[in-house]
Amino acid sequence: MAPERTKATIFDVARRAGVSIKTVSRVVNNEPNVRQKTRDKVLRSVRELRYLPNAAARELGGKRSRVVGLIYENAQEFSYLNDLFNGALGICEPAGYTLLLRPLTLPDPEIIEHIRQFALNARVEGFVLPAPLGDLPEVAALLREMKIPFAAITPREPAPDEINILCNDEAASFSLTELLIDQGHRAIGFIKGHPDHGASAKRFAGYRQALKKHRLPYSARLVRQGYFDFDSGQAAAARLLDLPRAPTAILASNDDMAAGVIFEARGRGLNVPGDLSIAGFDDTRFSSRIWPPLTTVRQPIVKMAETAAGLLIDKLDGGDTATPEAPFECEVVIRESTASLS
Amino acid sequence: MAPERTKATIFDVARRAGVSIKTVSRVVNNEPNVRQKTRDKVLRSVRELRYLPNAAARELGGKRSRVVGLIYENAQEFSYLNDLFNGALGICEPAGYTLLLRPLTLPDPEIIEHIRQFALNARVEGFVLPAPLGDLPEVAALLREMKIPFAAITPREPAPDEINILCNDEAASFSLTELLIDQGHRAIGFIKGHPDHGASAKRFAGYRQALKKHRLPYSARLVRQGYFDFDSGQAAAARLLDLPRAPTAILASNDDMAAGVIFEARGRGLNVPGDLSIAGFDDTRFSSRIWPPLTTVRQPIVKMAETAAGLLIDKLDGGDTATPEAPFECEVVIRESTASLS
DNA sequence: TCTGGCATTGACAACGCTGTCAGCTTGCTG
DNA sequence: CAGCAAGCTGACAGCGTTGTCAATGCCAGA
Repeated sequence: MAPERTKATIFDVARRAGVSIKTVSRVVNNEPNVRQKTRDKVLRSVRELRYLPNAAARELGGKRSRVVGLIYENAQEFSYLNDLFNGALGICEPAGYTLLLRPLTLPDPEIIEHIRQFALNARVEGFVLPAPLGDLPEVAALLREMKIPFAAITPREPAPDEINILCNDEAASFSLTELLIDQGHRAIGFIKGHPDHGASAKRFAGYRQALKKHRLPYSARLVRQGYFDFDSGQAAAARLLDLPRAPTAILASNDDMAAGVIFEARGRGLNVPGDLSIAGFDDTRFSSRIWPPLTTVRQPIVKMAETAAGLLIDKLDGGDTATPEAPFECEVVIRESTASLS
Repeated sequence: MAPERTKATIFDVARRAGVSIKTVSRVVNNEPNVRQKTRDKVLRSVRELRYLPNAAARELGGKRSRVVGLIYENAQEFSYLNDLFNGALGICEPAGYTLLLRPLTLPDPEIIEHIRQFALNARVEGFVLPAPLGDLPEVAALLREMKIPFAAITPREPAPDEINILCNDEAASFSLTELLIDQGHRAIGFIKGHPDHGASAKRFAGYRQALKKHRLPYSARLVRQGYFDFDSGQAAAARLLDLPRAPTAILASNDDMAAGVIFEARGRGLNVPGDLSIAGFDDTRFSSRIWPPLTTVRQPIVKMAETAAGLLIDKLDGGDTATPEAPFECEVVIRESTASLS
């Protein structure tokens, strides 16, 4: 059958089914109080006419835009963003929601105004806030003021009354450190992540716990501050490798920094992992494509994004209060950048 | 001033300015036939009330959704997508348009249906089609049937009557090959890109032209088919390096494949660029972050996306016919993966 | 001064849905 | 079998714009 020239409206469906438009509306919106027989009649009519509710009219009449916004830091790792978007989109689309992206360049002194404009312009009903946006108190305050619910992904501390998607970074960091210890490493360098990210502190905590469990001394010498970018990783590695008793393994709080460490090591003619074991976090696209492939930790980002979007939509659809989710499990991915101390 | 509790409507603006709502509508939409004095009065009122037209009502009344769709292949390089999106968004947002993303997993036997659904659901008025989507005849046919204009970015062959954004891949490939020749290389391997991408043929053509100009023999032995992904690059490199008289330089049609070549070379204990020079295309995020940093070609993707979105919006706004744009210039970025033959 | 014609403005009906509320059916209960 | 509550359905008024078309203002030329 050729596609209809003019799109069917709710009136066409109603006429064909022999009911009122209001009944069609009820069926389409899955509202109660429609007899099963009537419902079936309407649904058949909907199918036959390929009826698609007009979103603009829906919004105008009903005050609901069905738009979910995803604001993110523009500097984020692309593969992370991609997973985030794909996960959220996979939930939003079938649910009849539109997912709108809005990059933000941090730090941004006008962040509040930017988000407010975006929310107003796009009539956003709910936000997905990946780290580090879920950690900015002014953002949370704005959204609360505008009465827009949000789902924060890996915030430093869960916002009360909002949806929080967590993952056990700490445990993963613990396992990764333990792996290096098991391989015989004793001097293990650590490069911290950006202090604005909630994950940074957790990853560092896992490292310290592992040392403690194995009764290895903690040394501040072996810990450097990084900022999640390649350059800061490289710089931190340079300082660690300049140390009199340099570490035989370096744990970077993300893959970008780990790549910087590899870069620095190679520049010094060091053999990885022969002379230096290196591990990262996040399992980004290129962590398996550099030489040597990187041992790292994979977060189930797609699933986390799906859950975030799903719970948010439940909330917007007036569902029950958000279930406190158990934290998601990270997975240690062992590749060739780490090896036993020979 | 505290933000208004209830949003101002066109009526509020009209009352305050002492005109009819229709006049406000004219001013807001920049229509002609409004006296300058009236226009000023209305604009002042708009500012004072922070009036923002309700998009849903606008669409319902006027049939215009102001939505631009960006469909892309999900497997695309993320940094490419990111540039694409940022460029297009930077134009759409100020122009009052909403930019909607839709990933597609190719090959997709139901691609037509997917795009149709997306266009219908999201009420897309115009599409931005990055490669290789602009090359699929069925997609172009569908959009023409639905009377949705589009802007194709680097299509194999420009679609007549549509907007086409081109860049001179061929010239860039020529320069890159010439660079290697100047460095003394005589046996230069080439790894072709995915045959579905228009750019692949152009990059190959540039390679051949450079050989010709410098009177170097073309040898099919030195050319392998790749598919733009890391693995195919690695596989092609393996075959080239197994050759009796192996090339001293390899040109891969994109960076992912070039990364595969580096990976393979390292695996064989070859020194890059000492034993083998390697170059790629696209200047992706990690091309400067692997060891050694990759010599490559950078496309001005952000600008290309801006131009695509800009011309598309002009067309949607009923502007004059699309100007045939001069192709954008690519830039050769010389890094450390290539060196003179010693 | 009058008239035609164009520039400017406004009244009002769509647009396609949802919310409200009233009315009609059922199925029970007493 | 009346009476009543709960279940079901429909009529109709918005929602905030734009499109249409008629009305008015204004100016040049007769």
